[in-house]
Amino acid sequence: MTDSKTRSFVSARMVAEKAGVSRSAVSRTFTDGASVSEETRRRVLDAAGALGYHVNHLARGLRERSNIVCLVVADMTTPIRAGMVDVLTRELQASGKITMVINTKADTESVSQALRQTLNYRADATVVLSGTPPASLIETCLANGQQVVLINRDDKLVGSHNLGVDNAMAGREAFFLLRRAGCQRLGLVTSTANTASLVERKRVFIEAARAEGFDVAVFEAGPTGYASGFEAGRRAFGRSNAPDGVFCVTDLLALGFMDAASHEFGISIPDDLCVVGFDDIEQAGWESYRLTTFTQPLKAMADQVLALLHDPDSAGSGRILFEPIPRWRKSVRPGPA
Amino acid sequence: MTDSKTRSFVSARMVAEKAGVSRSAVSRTFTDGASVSEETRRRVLDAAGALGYHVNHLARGLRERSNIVCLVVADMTTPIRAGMVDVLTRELQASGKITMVINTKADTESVSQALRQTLNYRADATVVLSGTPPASLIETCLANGQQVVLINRDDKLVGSHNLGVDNAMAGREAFFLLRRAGCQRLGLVTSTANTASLVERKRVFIEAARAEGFDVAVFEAGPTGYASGFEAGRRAFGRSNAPDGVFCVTDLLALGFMDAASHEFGISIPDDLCVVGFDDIEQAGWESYRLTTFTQPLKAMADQVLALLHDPDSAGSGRILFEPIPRWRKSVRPGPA
DNA sequence: TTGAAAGCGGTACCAC
DNA sequence: GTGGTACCGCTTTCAA
Repeated sequence: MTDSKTRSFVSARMVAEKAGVSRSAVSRTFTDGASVSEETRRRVLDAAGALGYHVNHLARGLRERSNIVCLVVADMTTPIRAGMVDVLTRELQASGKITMVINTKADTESVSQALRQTLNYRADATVVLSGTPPASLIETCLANGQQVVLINRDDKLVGSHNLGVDNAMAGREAFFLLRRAGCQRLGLVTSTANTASLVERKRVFIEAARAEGFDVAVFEAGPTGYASGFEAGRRAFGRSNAPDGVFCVTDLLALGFMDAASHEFGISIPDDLCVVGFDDIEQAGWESYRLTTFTQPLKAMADQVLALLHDPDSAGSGRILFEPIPRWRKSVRPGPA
Repeated sequence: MTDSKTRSFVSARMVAEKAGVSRSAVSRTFTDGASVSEETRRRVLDAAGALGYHVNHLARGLRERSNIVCLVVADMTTPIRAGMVDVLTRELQASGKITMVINTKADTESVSQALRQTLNYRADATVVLSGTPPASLIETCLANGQQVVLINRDDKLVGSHNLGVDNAMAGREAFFLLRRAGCQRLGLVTSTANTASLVERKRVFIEAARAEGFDVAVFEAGPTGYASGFEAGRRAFGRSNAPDGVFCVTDLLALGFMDAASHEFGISIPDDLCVVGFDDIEQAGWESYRLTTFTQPLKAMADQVLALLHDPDSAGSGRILFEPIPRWRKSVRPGPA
């Protein structure tokens, strides 16, 4: 319907002109709770429709909050990350915010750059899913009145909101499951990316095992992912004294490990090998794996983020911990072989 | 270092005051190619650093282009979608743009709302990965000087840039592979979501088969995904005259179908059943599947999007087609059984 | 090189 | 209920 190539965004002034009213009237028409007569409103709406007018949220954000929330994330294709980004964007969207995604590497420099972008765009809040920003930058964000939410990150940063999953619980429970299954030679599969979460799961699992006199063989074959799990499996079974029960600190590692075990070595799961994962990504439920794992309560975490954004003081200081939900499937025996 | 709770973003005016210069000087310091003396520049930079100043891109976007690009996407957790969002955000980021992700359902109403958001935030461009926006809205975006890029969408929309993968080629090649493997009872697995891409792959595959006198059994068990593929497998093998060669229009469908075939019916792939997928998601390469499929050249497509944003006229009108790359693995026999 | 001033597109406050 | 006006933070003339 729009006739010519306008080449540029239509503004309230143009609408006002076309409708024969003032710019104020146009503005009022588009802000709830303003007083406009039915007649004026209709004329404005007509003109706006004809011109294809849309309120400029950038300009609006100049005075008040921008309603922009930044998500800083690395390794977006990882199912668990994709899942987090998915819930968060959906919930933010639903509560009237718009999401900027900054896809970055996890190193400090990249994350710092991302945080600075966040500041440039006057985001109301920044949610960090990957990497660990330097404390000084978080400080700057805070000083600028921006909220910072760290998810599953190191918990030593002050001022920021900090949510995470109870990794210790998972480590302990994983050991319990393997022990109940009668596993004797325990293994732990992790990656060379020593993030706080991964380290914690590993530490607690090993401690729990030691406490009951079990030794744990550790396999670290590369970055977090299927390939590293597969390689770990090759290492584990390509030698004597192979494990018969392993806790993989991530589902992706677990899936790779299982594939190496069954396809390369013909090991049968859970008869000859029990495997516990963590994350409960969609693939863990696939028929070829049926992995027993722990679900990260993504929805609950996203809800908490939203609550925090809505009322920053709603949670006290300190880390907000979420219980991972044990997801029993078929990769662990219910009792000794 | 910032002492008190500023509660609000620091502006150029504050920096100017602290540095004892004009606001103009501050602005110039942060725009390349402006003329500032070394001395002034240093003082501004010092003040800015101390205050934690960051240029407000929202305000900047008021005069010139916003540098914002919107990605409209549904089903973000799907590996292929996550992959697309991943490349696009990374490349956009690298070329100095910032990405807004609008995670929406694929129905027209939701997509329309997303496009309106896009307009509200004065995005320079909108990239649509899911759903099909109404032509009138695209028209509005265009009239507002915004570029619209549709990826793997219906190609009947005018004005917008349109990129997609050559679905016909995949359908034809899939038939060729199955035929060469000596398959006699062909099947096609698709979903109930009849998107243009899926329909095209199906149509061409069936036509190619018919042309050589083969009938094709079609299985549609639900939305695009693993579960529907699995269910399709149950239907295919829970009856007489089961297929011995199938083209699944999506890897996720293929993986589900394969799992049903092997775990529920003990069918061996590729000896008793050959399977061809499409997308080449990471999981297709996993040891449990080793699926022969077609790779979507995501990187090349993203590059093209970037080129388009940089110079809208670089491509003529009409759809830009990308060749899917055949990815030979183990789910199809090289010759008759 | 520098500062003053105008304008980008809104919203809020002011009289009328 | 309405229009005029000031201001949000920035970039960009324009003089000096």
